Amino acid sequence: MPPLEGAEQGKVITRFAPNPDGPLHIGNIRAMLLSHEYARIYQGKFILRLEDTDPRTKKPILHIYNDEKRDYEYILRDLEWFEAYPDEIYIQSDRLKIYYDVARELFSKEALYVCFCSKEEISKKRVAGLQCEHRNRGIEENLRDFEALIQGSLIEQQPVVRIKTDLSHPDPSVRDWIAFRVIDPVKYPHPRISAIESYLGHKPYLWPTYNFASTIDDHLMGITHIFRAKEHMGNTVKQSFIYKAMNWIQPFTIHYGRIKFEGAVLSKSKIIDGIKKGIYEGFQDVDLATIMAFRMRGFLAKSIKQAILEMGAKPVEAKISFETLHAINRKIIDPIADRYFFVPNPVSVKLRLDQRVLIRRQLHPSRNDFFEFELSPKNGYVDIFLDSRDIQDNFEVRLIELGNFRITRRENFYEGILLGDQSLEYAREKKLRLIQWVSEDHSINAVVKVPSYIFGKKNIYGKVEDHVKNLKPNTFIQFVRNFFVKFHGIDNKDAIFYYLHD
RNA sequence: GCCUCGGUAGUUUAGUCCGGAUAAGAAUACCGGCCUCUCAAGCCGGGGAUCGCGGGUUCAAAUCCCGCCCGAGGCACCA
Repeated sequence: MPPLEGAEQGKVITRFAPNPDGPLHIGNIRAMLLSHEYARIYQGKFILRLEDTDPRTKKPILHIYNDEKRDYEYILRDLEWFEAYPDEIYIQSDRLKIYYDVARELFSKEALYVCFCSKEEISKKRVAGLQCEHRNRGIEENLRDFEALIQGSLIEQQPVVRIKTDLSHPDPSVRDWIAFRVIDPVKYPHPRISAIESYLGHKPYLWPTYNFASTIDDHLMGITHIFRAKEHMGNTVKQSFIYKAMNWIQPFTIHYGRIKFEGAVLSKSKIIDGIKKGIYEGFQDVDLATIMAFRMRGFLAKSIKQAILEMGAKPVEAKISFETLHAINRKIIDPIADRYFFVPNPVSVKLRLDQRVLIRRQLHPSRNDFFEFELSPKNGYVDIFLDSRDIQDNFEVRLIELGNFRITRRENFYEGILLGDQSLEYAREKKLRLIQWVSEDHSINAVVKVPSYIFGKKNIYGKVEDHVKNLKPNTFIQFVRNFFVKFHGIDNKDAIFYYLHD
């Protein structure tokens, strides 16, 4: 991690400020990881701030898990998964009075005004760089209207509170941007409305915009360094007008580019829509780029952290490298993941055997752990499954830890016959393919949930050795020659797995 | 259209502010070898970047200046 500009040991305060209108995803986790990491490096403070000031267009989601004890706990759980424990937690909807107070001060400095212009009117004026008649009203008049707005009067006129900036600023959106707007609490009730009402003494009508609330909080919370995506660059300019008016020092701001994600869905509206339509199983669906989904699939938090932190913080778009993420995760998982045989596209094959065979399967190539089971022929045959892609007609093959066979197509089945030489050396010499297999008696159905952008389908079906029934849920294993998976559990006698990576 | 930011191996990235220290370091991917009852991992070795293009300043430029090209973002009563 490169050093932080203007950072002093013990004095760095960073914040992660998501909108709790959905669970965290791989995109916003970057700000979180950078903020947390730098706070720890400099032994400073890391603050979590929930920015829920728009019940109209960004309706907050209060809970996702059904055992949450506090509001927006699902966000905190995502942070805790990364071991990013916040030193302080704030919710902006608890702080309306604070924003009102700062606003009163700004009114008295003649930096704010209540504006009754319609959207159309103001946009015309803005483009022309003209001011409206409300801009130069007196302090008392403005304050009187402001108090009325807080109480919910005057709202039918749809007024807003604007901050005086530079009417000739090249970016028109900077010109007298909106600090507060009225949101109808009946039409758009905030999910925390009762908590808000109880400290406010009435329903909330007047809500600060992001730029206002965020700036006030950044200052009041003593934030020294802000990490934000580069789409916020314009906001840094807008916010500078509050710092100037209040005579506050603006924190150092580091802008980074958006993370581009091939395949996985990141858009909150698409996610919520997809869940409603049943396209996704929930926020943890494997097709989504939510942290919940990554966790479900079995990625380790430290792998994601490393991959993202290695990208640095340049203000350009960065494609997250799946290759790198997989490689990092694989290095951690590989030594602990036991190997099991998994046969997708299973085709039944009858092995001609005249006596029982004890099979000893090594669980991991670098460890001497085994499990054993016995193959007992019935009517001279043992039924096994092979991957249809491994089967040709009339060919020799080494079935791993079983023996060398010649497989031949019969009228309505495949038959496997033991070769004279059963040695591994023979298989190596003849360059036989070493393939995995499962026996009918010692296997169960397996379902692997896999993101649809990997194989083009969401579920892979096959047969897996029934020894997996002994595994604890959330155990990492490798399907030999296929890919790594996370064992999720047994559902109705079928083993459920989540695809991780190859 | 206007404004802002970026462009270093296939990919991600260090170095750019304060020009020179091995004529560019790392990770991942790729190629070869060893090992292995996985075409993985591990170990050993290897190739790969005229630092977007053109010009200028300088004894010396990825680093400074100018022009161009390409990419991304912003231009909300969203965060």
